Amino acid sequence: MSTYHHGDLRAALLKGAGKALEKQGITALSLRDAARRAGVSHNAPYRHFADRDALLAALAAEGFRMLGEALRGKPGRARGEAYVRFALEHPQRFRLMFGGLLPLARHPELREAASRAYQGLVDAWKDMPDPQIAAAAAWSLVHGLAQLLLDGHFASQAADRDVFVARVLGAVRLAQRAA
Amino acid sequence: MSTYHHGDLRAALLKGAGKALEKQGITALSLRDAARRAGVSHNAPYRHFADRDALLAALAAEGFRMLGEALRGKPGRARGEAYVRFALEHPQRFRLMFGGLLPLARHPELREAASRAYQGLVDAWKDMPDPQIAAAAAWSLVHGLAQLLLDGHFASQAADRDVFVARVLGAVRLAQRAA
DNA sequence: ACCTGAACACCGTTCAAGT
DNA sequence: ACCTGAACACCGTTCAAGT
Repeated sequence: MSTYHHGDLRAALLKGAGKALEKQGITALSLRDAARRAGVSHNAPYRHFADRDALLAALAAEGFRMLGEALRGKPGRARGEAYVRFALEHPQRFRLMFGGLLPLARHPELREAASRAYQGLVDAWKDMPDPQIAAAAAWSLVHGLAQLLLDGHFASQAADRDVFVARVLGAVRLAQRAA
Repeated sequence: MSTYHHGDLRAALLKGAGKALEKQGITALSLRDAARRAGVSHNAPYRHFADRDALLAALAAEGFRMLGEALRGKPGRARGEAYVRFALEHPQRFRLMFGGLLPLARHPELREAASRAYQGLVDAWKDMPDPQIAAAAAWSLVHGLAQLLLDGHFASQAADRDVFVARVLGAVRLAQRAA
């Protein structure tokens, strides 16, 4: 037993990889680096993750749980602002979650975590005549805003980000009845 | 002169890389592969691109020009639908453009192409009291919708994608005056 | 079960050399 | 100027072997 470095190598790998992710970005995130951070051979991670994608998917699923947590209980526009804040506070995690490197179809754990986070959004619109559509519109708006802010497309206009976000979200009304 | 394979190696590299991009995705896109497709040594591309990122940036800039072209002249909601269609027709190109692998700050050519595409959107809202905010909201909405559709987050609801897109876009109204 | 080192086929990038 | 082959330091992944 003393030859085993970790009681929970899987958790140690995720922690190290999470650090590497935010510091260096997705591209620089390697299995070998995660193994190094955990103090094991470059091959040990394969006991816990089938391949590099499986590690990325686990990190992304963590991200969806973090996002769901950040949104929980927030009403109306505050929820949208919390969504944007999450993206800006965890830029690389957000990109990993939505960068399309991990097709949901191939990662059931990820699909599960994502739809759980999304469910909170749907519930908030359940009194509308068309809650699915309203929720999709609301999610699209805040997601697009977060992504474009992150990429710097609104840099020139967003001297004060919080004000800019509030104004954009405030400019939109969801119709009572879809066209 | 006969030892030179191409009158325009740069164009040949971009073309080959564009093909590899849509077929294999961003991760699989390598300078060495692009060189192979163009029939030159793995080192020749460095005469035209400083590094791999420069090639990616050139492909992304091409993408922004394609997007601007796809939106040109489209009125109102048709523009939003064209935006979503572009993303679905060129998924990997779209991800490259917005995946954050290429910070606009580090790639002026890219920033230029992007803001040119965005300008068309701003112009469409110039009669609103707050055109910058309205344009940002409209872009956020269609961008988020495109991205989430691409990722498969609306898969269960989007049996008929065109109808779904029309309903989501139709559910939103831009207020005459920002809050 | 869990971990290891060696090996294979890939990368991006640099360098010295050829025309 | 443009292109080449050799070399270096990285990868992901597989394999046979150790405890």
